[in-house]
Amino acid sequence: MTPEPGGGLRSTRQRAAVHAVLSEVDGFHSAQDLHAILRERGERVGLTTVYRTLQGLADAGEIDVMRPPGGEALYRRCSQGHHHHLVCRTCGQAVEVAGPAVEAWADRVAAQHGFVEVSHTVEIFGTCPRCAAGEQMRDTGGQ
Amino acid sequence: MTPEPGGGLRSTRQRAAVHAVLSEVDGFHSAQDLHAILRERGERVGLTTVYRTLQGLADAGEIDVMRPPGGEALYRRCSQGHHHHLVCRTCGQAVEVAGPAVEAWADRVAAQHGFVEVSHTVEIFGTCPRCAAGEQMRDTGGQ
DNA sequence: TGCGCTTTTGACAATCATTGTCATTAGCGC
DNA sequence: GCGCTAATGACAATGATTGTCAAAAGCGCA
Repeated sequence: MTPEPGGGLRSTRQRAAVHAVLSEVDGFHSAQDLHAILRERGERVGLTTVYRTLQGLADAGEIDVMRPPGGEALYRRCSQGHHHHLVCRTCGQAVEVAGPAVEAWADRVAAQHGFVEVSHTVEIFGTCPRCAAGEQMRDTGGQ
Repeated sequence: MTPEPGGGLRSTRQRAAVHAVLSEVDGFHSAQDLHAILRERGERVGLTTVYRTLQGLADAGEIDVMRPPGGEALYRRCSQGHHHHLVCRTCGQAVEVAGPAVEAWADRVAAQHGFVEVSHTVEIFGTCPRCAAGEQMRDTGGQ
Protein backbone atom coordinates (compact mmCIF):
# COMPACT_ATOMS: atom_id res chain seq x y z
CA MET A 1 0.00 0.00 0.00
CA THR A 2 2.38 2.72 -1.00
CA PRO A 3 0.90 4.03 -4.15
CA GLU A 4 3.33 6.34 -5.80
CA PRO A 5 1.22 9.16 -7.11
CA GLY A 6 1.86 9.83 -10.73
CA GLY A 7 5.37 8.56 -10.99
CA GLY A 8 4.58 4.96 -10.21
CA LEU A 9 5.63 3.87 -13.68
CA ARG A 10 9.11 2.88 -14.56
CA SER A 11 10.47 3.45 -17.98
CA THR A 12 11.64 0.18 -19.37
CA ARG A 13 13.04 -0.87 -22.68
CA GLN A 14 10.02 -3.04 -23.41
CA ARG A 15 7.54 -0.30 -22.77
CA ALA A 16 9.47 2.04 -24.97
CA ALA A 17 9.57 -0.57 -27.72
CA VAL A 18 5.83 -1.09 -27.70
CA HIS A 19 5.34 2.62 -27.68
CA ALA A 20 7.69 3.05 -30.60
CA VAL A 21 6.05 0.38 -32.71
CA LEU A 22 2.67 1.91 -32.13
CA SER A 23 4.00 5.22 -33.31
CA GLU A 24 5.38 3.84 -36.52
CA VAL A 25 2.86 1.34 -37.77
CA ASP A 26 -0.23 2.47 -39.53
CA GLY A 27 -3.72 1.22 -38.95
CA PHE A 28 -5.01 -1.16 -36.33
CA HIS A 29 -3.05 -4.16 -35.16
CA SER A 30 -3.76 -6.95 -32.75
CA ALA A 31 -1.61 -7.56 -29.71
CA GLN A 32 -0.17 -10.69 -31.25
CA ASP A 33 0.50 -8.75 -34.40
CA LEU A 34 2.46 -6.11 -32.54
CA HIS A 35 4.31 -8.79 -30.67
CA ALA A 36 5.35 -10.37 -33.98
CA ILE A 37 6.53 -7.02 -35.29
CA LEU A 38 8.64 -6.50 -32.19
CA ARG A 39 10.22 -9.90 -32.66
CA GLU A 40 11.03 -9.15 -36.27
CA ARG A 41 12.81 -6.05 -35.14
CA GLY A 42 14.87 -8.07 -32.76
CA GLU A 43 13.22 -6.60 -29.68
CA ARG A 44 12.82 -9.24 -27.05
CA VAL A 45 9.48 -8.54 -25.47
CA GLY A 46 7.20 -11.17 -24.03
CA LEU A 47 3.68 -11.49 -25.27
CA THR A 48 2.34 -11.04 -21.78
CA THR A 49 4.20 -7.78 -21.49
CA VAL A 50 2.79 -6.58 -24.78
CA TYR A 51 -0.70 -7.28 -23.54
CA ARG A 52 -0.07 -5.52 -20.25
CA THR A 53 1.55 -2.53 -21.86
CA LEU A 54 -1.27 -2.17 -24.35
CA GLN A 55 -3.76 -2.45 -21.54
CA GLY A 56 -1.99 0.27 -19.64
CA LEU A 57 -1.80 2.54 -22.63
CA ALA A 58 -5.43 1.99 -23.45
CA ASP A 59 -6.26 2.66 -19.84
CA ALA A 60 -4.37 5.91 -19.97
CA GLY A 61 -6.22 6.88 -23.11
CA GLU A 62 -3.08 6.94 -25.20
CA ILE A 63 -4.24 4.29 -27.63
CA ASP A 64 -7.58 3.18 -28.95
CA VAL A 65 -8.99 -0.32 -28.72
CA MET A 66 -11.42 -1.75 -31.18
CA ARG A 67 -13.22 -5.06 -31.07
CA PRO A 68 -14.23 -5.98 -34.59
CA PRO A 69 -16.74 -8.79 -35.10
CA GLY A 70 -13.85 -11.01 -36.15
CA GLY A 71 -12.56 -11.64 -32.67
CA GLU A 72 -9.27 -10.16 -31.50
CA ALA A 73 -8.96 -6.70 -30.10
CA LEU A 74 -7.11 -4.22 -32.25
CA TYR A 75 -4.97 -1.38 -30.97
CA ARG A 76 -3.81 1.82 -32.53
CA ARG A 77 -2.14 4.99 -31.44
CA CYS A 78 -4.50 7.86 -32.00
CA SER A 79 -4.95 11.48 -31.35
CA GLN A 80 -5.99 12.05 -27.80
CA GLY A 81 -9.44 13.52 -28.06
CA HIS A 82 -12.65 11.60 -28.43
CA HIS A 83 -13.14 10.40 -31.98
CA HIS A 84 -14.21 7.42 -34.03
CA HIS A 85 -12.80 5.36 -36.85
CA LEU A 86 -13.50 4.53 -40.43
CA VAL A 87 -11.69 1.26 -40.99
CA CYS A 88 -11.02 -0.68 -44.15
CA ARG A 89 -12.00 -4.25 -43.47
CA THR A 90 -9.53 -5.53 -46.02
CA CYS A 91 -6.28 -3.74 -45.32
CA GLY A 92 -6.93 -2.32 -41.88
CA GLN A 93 -6.21 1.25 -42.85
CA ALA A 94 -8.04 3.59 -40.52
CA VAL A 95 -9.17 7.15 -40.73
CA GLU A 96 -10.01 9.11 -37.66
CA VAL A 97 -13.30 10.86 -37.94
CA ALA A 98 -14.98 13.28 -35.64
CA GLY A 99 -18.73 13.58 -35.43
CA PRO A 100 -19.92 16.21 -33.04
CA ALA A 101 -23.44 15.59 -34.26
CA VAL A 102 -23.18 11.95 -33.31
CA GLU A 103 -21.88 12.75 -29.85
CA ALA A 104 -24.75 15.11 -29.31
CA TRP A 105 -27.23 12.61 -30.66
CA ALA A 106 -25.97 9.85 -28.38
CA ASP A 107 -26.14 12.07 -25.34
CA ARG A 108 -29.57 13.29 -26.24
CA VAL A 109 -30.95 9.80 -26.81
CA ALA A 110 -29.49 8.59 -23.54
CA ALA A 111 -30.86 11.56 -21.67
CA GLN A 112 -34.30 11.03 -23.13
CA HIS A 113 -34.36 7.62 -21.50
CA GLY A 114 -32.88 8.85 -18.26
CA PHE A 115 -29.58 7.07 -18.66
CA VAL A 116 -26.54 8.50 -16.95
CA GLU A 117 -22.80 7.90 -17.14
CA VAL A 118 -23.16 7.51 -20.83
CA SER A 119 -20.47 6.33 -23.17
CA HIS A 120 -20.73 5.15 -26.72
CA THR A 121 -18.86 3.38 -29.47
CA VAL A 122 -19.16 4.16 -33.13
CA GLU A 123 -17.25 2.28 -35.76
CA ILE A 124 -17.62 2.42 -39.49
CA PHE A 125 -16.36 -0.49 -41.56
CA GLY A 126 -15.98 -0.47 -45.29
CA THR A 127 -13.67 -1.14 -48.16
CA CYS A 128 -11.20 1.59 -48.94
CA PRO A 129 -10.81 2.81 -52.54
CA ARG A 130 -7.56 0.99 -53.13
CA CYS A 131 -8.83 -2.35 -51.89
CA ALA A 132 -12.08 -1.90 -53.77
CA ALA A 133 -10.14 -1.36 -56.97
CA GLY A 134 -8.16 -4.55 -56.64
CA GLU A 135 -11.07 -6.64 -55.61
CA GLN A 136 -13.37 -6.63 -58.60
CA MET A 137 -12.39 -10.08 -59.82
CA ARG A 138 -14.74 -11.98 -57.66
CA ASP A 139 -18.12 -12.49 -59.28
CA THR A 140 -17.74 -15.53 -61.46
CA GLY A 141 -21.19 -16.93 -61.97
CA GLY A 142 -22.47 -15.29 -58.86
CA GLN A 143 -24.15 -16.43 -55.66
CA MET B 1 -21.67 -27.91 -51.70
CA THR B 2 -24.99 -26.66 -52.80
CA PRO B 3 -27.00 -26.05 -49.69
CA GLU B 4 -30.42 -24.79 -50.47
CA PRO B 5 -30.51 -21.23 -49.32
CA GLY B 6 -33.62 -20.08 -47.67
CA GLY B 7 -35.88 -23.07 -47.72
CA GLY B 8 -33.22 -25.54 -46.69
CA LEU B 9 -33.99 -25.26 -43.00
CA ARG B 10 -35.78 -27.91 -41.09
CA SER B 11 -37.91 -27.08 -38.13
CA THR B 12 -36.60 -28.88 -35.13
CA ARG B 13 -37.53 -28.87 -31.49
CA GLN B 14 -34.20 -27.37 -30.51
CA ARG B 15 -34.44 -24.51 -32.92
CA ALA B 16 -37.94 -23.74 -31.75
CA ALA B 17 -36.78 -23.79 -28.15
CA VAL B 18 -34.02 -21.30 -28.76
CA HIS B 19 -36.41 -19.15 -30.70
CA ALA B 20 -38.95 -19.30 -27.90
CA VAL B 21 -36.47 -18.36 -25.21
CA LEU B 22 -35.33 -15.40 -27.21
CA SER B 23 -38.88 -14.24 -27.51
CA GLU B 24 -39.53 -14.40 -23.82
CA VAL B 25 -36.40 -13.11 -22.18
CA ASP B 26 -35.70 -9.45 -21.98
CA GLY B 27 -32.43 -7.73 -22.67
CA PHE B 28 -29.21 -9.17 -24.00
CA HIS B 29 -27.98 -12.61 -23.08
CA SER B 30 -24.89 -14.58 -23.92
CA ALA B 31 -25.05 -17.92 -25.68
CA GLN B 32 -24.05 -19.74 -22.53
CA ASP B 33 -26.67 -17.82 -20.65
CA LEU B 34 -29.40 -18.88 -23.04
CA HIS B 35 -28.13 -22.42 -22.89
CA ALA B 36 -28.46 -22.37 -19.11
CA ILE B 37 -32.00 -21.01 -19.36
CA LEU B 38 -32.94 -23.80 -21.72
CA ARG B 39 -31.58 -26.36 -19.32
CA GLU B 40 -33.52 -24.88 -16.46
CA ARG B 41 -36.66 -25.26 -18.51
CA GLY B 42 -35.90 -28.88 -19.07
CA GLU B 43 -35.18 -28.44 -22.74
CA ARG B 44 -32.34 -30.67 -23.79
CA VAL B 45 -30.34 -28.63 -26.21
CA GLY B 46 -26.62 -28.88 -26.69
CA LEU B 47 -24.43 -25.85 -26.28
CA THR B 48 -23.06 -26.32 -29.76
CA THR B 49 -26.55 -26.26 -31.16
CA VAL B 50 -27.35 -23.08 -29.28
CA TYR B 51 -24.31 -21.42 -30.80
CA ARG B 52 -25.19 -22.59 -34.27
CA THR B 53 -28.81 -21.60 -33.99
CA LEU B 54 -27.90 -18.15 -32.73
CA GLN B 55 -25.43 -17.79 -35.53
CA GLY B 56 -28.06 -18.71 -38.03
CA LEU B 57 -30.60 -16.34 -36.56
CA ALA B 58 -28.08 -13.54 -36.47
CA ASP B 59 -27.17 -14.32 -40.03
CA ALA B 60 -30.78 -14.11 -41.04
CA GLY B 61 -31.08 -10.79 -39.30
CA GLU B 62 -33.66 -12.07 -36.83
CA ILE B 63 -31.56 -11.30 -33.78
CA ASP B 64 -28.96 -8.74 -32.93
CA VAL B 65 -25.45 -9.50 -31.76
CA MET B 66 -23.44 -7.20 -29.57
CA ARG B 67 -19.87 -7.54 -28.46
CA PRO B 68 -19.40 -5.53 -25.30
CA PRO B 69 -15.87 -4.77 -24.13
CA GLY B 70 -16.32 -7.42 -21.49
CA GLY B 71 -15.86 -10.41 -23.74
CA GLU B 72 -18.76 -12.67 -24.68
CA ALA B 73 -21.12 -11.93 -27.49
CA LEU B 74 -24.64 -11.05 -26.45
CA TYR B 75 -27.77 -11.88 -28.39
CA ARG B 76 -31.23 -10.43 -28.38
CA ARG B 77 -34.34 -10.66 -30.45
CA CYS B 78 -35.08 -7.30 -31.99
CA SER B 79 -37.26 -5.58 -34.45
CA GLN B 80 -36.12 -6.33 -37.94
CA GLY B 81 -35.04 -3.00 -39.30
CA HIS B 82 -31.69 -1.40 -38.85
CA HIS B 83 -31.35 0.17 -35.44
CA HIS B 84 -29.01 0.57 -32.52
CA HIS B 85 -29.12 0.02 -28.80
CA LEU B 86 -28.97 1.96 -25.61
CA VAL B 87 -27.89 -0.60 -23.06
CA CYS B 88 -27.75 -0.38 -19.30
CA ARG B 89 -24.37 -1.67 -18.27
CA THR B 90 -25.69 -2.75 -14.90
CA CYS B 91 -28.88 -4.66 -15.59
CA GLY B 92 -28.57 -5.28 -19.31
CA GLN B 93 -31.85 -3.67 -20.15
CA ALA B 94 -31.79 -2.43 -23.72
CA VAL B 95 -33.71 0.18 -25.59
CA GLU B 96 -33.84 0.15 -29.34
CA VAL B 97 -33.08 3.51 -30.81
CA ALA B 98 -33.17 4.71 -34.36
CA GLY B 99 -30.91 7.46 -35.60
CA PRO B 100 -31.45 8.35 -39.22
CA ALA B 101 -29.06 11.22 -38.79
CA VAL B 102 -26.35 8.86 -37.66
CA GLU B 103 -26.90 6.53 -40.58
CA ALA B 104 -26.64 9.44 -42.96
CA TRP B 105 -23.58 10.77 -41.20
CA ALA B 106 -21.81 7.41 -41.37
CA ASP B 107 -22.57 7.01 -45.05
CA ARG B 108 -21.47 10.53 -45.79
CA VAL B 109 -18.18 10.19 -43.92
CA ALA B 110 -17.45 6.91 -45.64
CA ALA B 111 -18.27 8.34 -49.03
CA GLN B 112 -16.03 11.32 -48.42
CA HIS B 113 -13.13 8.94 -48.07
CA GLY B 114 -14.15 6.78 -51.00
CA PHE B 115 -15.08 3.77 -48.91
CA VAL B 116 -17.65 1.36 -50.26
CA GLU B 117 -19.68 -1.53 -48.85
CA VAL B 118 -20.06 0.43 -45.69
CA SER B 119 -21.51 -0.87 -42.48
CA HIS B 120 -21.35 0.57 -39.03
CA THR B 121 -21.95 -0.21 -35.41
CA VAL B 122 -23.24 2.21 -32.83
CA GLU B 123 -23.74 1.28 -29.25
CA ILE B 124 -24.56 3.50 -26.33
CA PHE B 125 -23.81 2.29 -22.85
CA GLY B 126 -25.02 3.90 -19.70
CA THR B 127 -26.77 3.35 -16.42
CA CYS B 128 -30.52 3.23 -16.58
CA PRO B 129 -32.59 5.35 -14.16
CA ARG B 130 -33.56 2.42 -11.98
CA CYS B 131 -30.02 1.17 -11.57
CA ALA B 132 -28.74 4.67 -11.03
CA ALA B 133 -31.29 5.14 -8.24
CA GLY B 134 -30.59 1.85 -6.57
CA GLU B 135 -26.88 2.12 -6.83
CA GLN B 136 -26.38 4.19 -3.73
CA MET B 137 -27.89 1.56 -1.49
CA ARG B 138 -27.53 -1.56 -3.63
CA ASP B 139 -29.75 -3.48 -1.29
CA THR B 140 -33.05 -4.05 -3.00
CA GLY B 141 -33.06 -7.33 -4.80
CA GLY B 142 -34.99 -5.89 -7.71
CA GLN B 143 -35.94 -9.17 -9.35
C1' DT C 1 -47.18 -45.30 -44.21
C1' DG C 2 -42.50 -46.61 -44.69
C1' DC C 3 -37.75 -45.59 -46.80
C1' DG C 4 -33.89 -43.21 -47.58
C1' DC C 5 -31.36 -39.20 -48.31
C1' DT C 6 -29.67 -35.10 -45.94
C1' DT C 7 -29.57 -32.10 -42.53
C1' DT C 8 -29.14 -31.48 -37.71
C1' DT C 9 -27.76 -32.62 -33.39
C1' DG C 10 -24.58 -33.05 -29.48
C1' DA C 11 -20.69 -34.72 -26.77
C1' DC C 12 -16.09 -33.87 -26.91
C1' DA C 13 -11.78 -32.23 -28.56
C1' DA C 14 -9.40 -28.42 -30.52
C1' DT C 15 -8.40 -23.63 -31.07
C1' DC C 16 -7.09 -19.25 -29.80
C1' DA C 17 -6.91 -14.90 -27.60
C1' DT C 18 -6.33 -13.28 -23.19
C1' DT C 19 -5.22 -13.52 -18.23
C1' DG C 20 -3.00 -15.42 -14.01
C1' DT C 21 1.22 -17.15 -11.73
C1' DC C 22 5.50 -16.62 -9.81
C1' DA C 23 10.39 -16.73 -9.77
C1' DT C 24 13.80 -13.74 -11.84
C1' DT C 25 15.35 -9.23 -13.49
C1' DA C 26 16.02 -4.51 -13.52
C1' DG C 27 14.63 0.70 -12.47
C1' DC C 28 15.29 4.19 -9.33
C1' DG C 29 15.99 6.50 -5.01
C1' DC C 30 19.23 6.58 -1.33
C1' DG D 1 26.66 0.17 -4.96
C1' DC D 2 22.28 -1.52 -2.25
C1' DG D 3 17.89 -2.70 -1.68
C1' DC D 4 13.16 -2.27 -2.33
C1' DT D 5 9.61 -2.90 -5.45
C1' DA D 6 7.58 -2.87 -9.78
C1' DA D 7 8.16 -5.10 -14.21
C1' DT D 8 9.17 -8.91 -16.97
C1' DG D 9 8.42 -13.34 -19.27
C1' DA D 10 7.84 -18.31 -19.83
C1' DC D 11 4.27 -21.17 -18.96
C1' DA D 12 -0.13 -22.75 -17.34
C1' DA D 13 -4.89 -21.76 -16.99
C1' DT D 14 -9.09 -19.91 -18.40
C1' DG D 15 -13.04 -19.53 -21.18
C1' DA D 16 -15.62 -18.58 -25.17
C1' DT D 17 -16.21 -20.26 -29.64
C1' DT D 18 -15.55 -23.60 -33.46
C1' DG D 19 -14.54 -28.17 -35.62
C1' DT D 20 -15.49 -33.15 -35.77
C1' DC D 21 -18.14 -37.00 -36.69
C1' DA D 22 -21.23 -40.70 -35.61
C1' DA D 23 -26.03 -41.06 -34.36
C1' DA D 24 -30.74 -39.28 -34.74
C1' DA D 25 -34.40 -36.94 -36.85
C1' DG D 26 -36.96 -34.25 -40.65
C1' DC D 27 -39.07 -34.25 -44.97
C1' DG D 28 -39.92 -35.65 -49.68
C1' DC D 29 -41.27 -39.41 -52.28
C1' DA D 30 -42.96 -43.85 -53.60
